[in-house]
Amino acid sequence: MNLITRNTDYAIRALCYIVKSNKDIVSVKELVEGLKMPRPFLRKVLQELNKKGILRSYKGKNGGFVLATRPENIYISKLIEIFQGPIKLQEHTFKKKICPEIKSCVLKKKIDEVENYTILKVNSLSIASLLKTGK
Amino acid sequence: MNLITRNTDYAIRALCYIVKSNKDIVSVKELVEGLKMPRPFLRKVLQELNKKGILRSYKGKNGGFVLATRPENIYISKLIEIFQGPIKLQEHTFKKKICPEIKSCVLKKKIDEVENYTILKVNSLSIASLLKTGK
DNA sequence: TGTAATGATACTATAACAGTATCTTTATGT
DNA sequence: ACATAAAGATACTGTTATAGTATCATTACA
Ligand code: FES
Ligand code: FES
Repeated sequence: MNLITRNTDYAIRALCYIVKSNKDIVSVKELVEGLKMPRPFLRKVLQELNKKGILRSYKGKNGGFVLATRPENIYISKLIEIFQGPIKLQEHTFKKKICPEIKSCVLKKKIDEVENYTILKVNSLSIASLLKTGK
Repeated sequence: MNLITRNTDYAIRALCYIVKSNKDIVSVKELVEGLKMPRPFLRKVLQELNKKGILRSYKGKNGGFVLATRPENIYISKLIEIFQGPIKLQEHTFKKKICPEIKSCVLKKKIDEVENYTILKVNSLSIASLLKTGK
């Protein structure tokens, strides 16, 4: 099981790269060279970040991407939500009720606790905080 | 994302059923009727539990399954391990190192914390403890 | 107006998960 | 003995999420 899928991971690393680069604008070309990712996949990821207002894109020659949100305000939780949807660790709440006593079920409660803990953790992490300790 | 997959879930509920039934031996037929699960899938699950020493099976007419381990000693963590392998929430440790600074990476550390918390939770739950509060 | 960039979108590949189908083996009741 | 009802073993199929590719349209600069 993977808490963070490939596209979210690429997003995180691309954003970190853009911040660290200290450039006015960063193109996909540069990102691919710097981060060794498959170009078309990364492009899709960046386009999504643009749509969601995390990045701002510029088309045409010398185009590329610029941060549209300050690194302190880009939370990992937000990125996960964009690429993977809301964090949830169990399905049986809305799928067919496979558990006989869904309200009192201890197992469900425990998993809810894990879920809350997970959300807490990813909420406490921003792109900025990743870079701070990374250097 | 699902912390507990269908086969693990079926295993949990089948084991609970067997304990609650208070019978000498329980057949797949009865389990299917009581729990409304697809018979061939449940059979596969039970066979696995037999192989792993959680259940003991009896072949032939009037055959079926019996608990081979006391409910207090059947941990959810064990069942997860049997059907889903060891609990891990990130892959990038052994897959190609996509993170530039894997040792100092804050993200990895946080996910490790979530992982440990998760393991703690499922280690604290046994079939017996599920039934205690379930009644 | 050519070119180098992104936007949009449809397609393909892979793997994990979920479930089925079929045949073999074993024990039991008659 | 033997029909029958159980589990064992194993191979196959369907479905979904993830990962990645391919193509064409649009835009802006020089
Ligand atoms: S709510 Fe699903 S097992 Fe209890
Ligand atoms: S170790 Fe994978 S993102 Fe840091």
